Amino acid sequence: MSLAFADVREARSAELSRAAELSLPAVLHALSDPVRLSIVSQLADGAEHTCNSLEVPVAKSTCSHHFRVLREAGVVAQRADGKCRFNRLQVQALEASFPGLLDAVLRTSRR
Amino acid sequence: MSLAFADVREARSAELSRAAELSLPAVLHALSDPVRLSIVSQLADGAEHTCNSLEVPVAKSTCSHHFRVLREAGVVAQRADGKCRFNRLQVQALEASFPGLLDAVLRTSRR
DNA sequence: CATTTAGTACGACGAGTGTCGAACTATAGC
DNA sequence: GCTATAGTTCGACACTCGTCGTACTAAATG
Repeated sequence: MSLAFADVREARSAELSRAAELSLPAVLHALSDPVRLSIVSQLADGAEHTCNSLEVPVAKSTCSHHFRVLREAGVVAQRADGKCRFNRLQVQALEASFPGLLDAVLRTSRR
Repeated sequence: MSLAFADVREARSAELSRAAELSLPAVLHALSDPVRLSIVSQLADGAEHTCNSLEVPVAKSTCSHHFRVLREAGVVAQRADGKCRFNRLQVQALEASFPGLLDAVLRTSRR
């Protein structure tokens, strides 16, 4: 049955619609993992990336897990297109809730 | 015997001396807990505070644990004076390693 | 329709975390 | 010296986290 995936999609758009209520601890926790920090750093070019197009030294399912954490914290948004899911940084939402935070994190993690 | 406390003191000054090697994931993790975020926020007036003088809704041992995490991440420094231990934010060290980060976190957690 | 590809869900595992109370150390004051 | 106070340490507990392999869904391709 296909209910599972439909539910997931709905949850995803729900994540987007309540993007205003970002939690600082949740965002900081999402950024506190080296793998996720690397993902965010690679996403910082502003372009959309698929999970597969990023360099992440973990298994596919682990990568999916990290993207979920980033999504649920509001750090990243996902757009489904055909077979692929394109991820992008939620730059403006983050800047609106925590001005300067993303810049500070990216500036130092990019070194 | 009193070796335990001597070791602890040495570890503390060791923490201070290698304050240069701050890890961004470690700092973000230290800041990702609500209790620790509150502690940092209360420490943001620049003054020194004892563990007891802060408003923290946890047991004494838990508070001590949180201060340890903050210390080991280099967010906070501790100075022993008589019976008390005075804690202060490591503002300049943090600013040197991760410019803008502390400001961004404090600006939003203070609301 | 069969196969491949991108990604998620699930279950399991070990490691880490936040919390507490109790025991402890060290200083201060009686 | 006894007692109170500030803080740490040490289990213990439930819970979360990062990781993986496997099974799965859905779309694309043969």
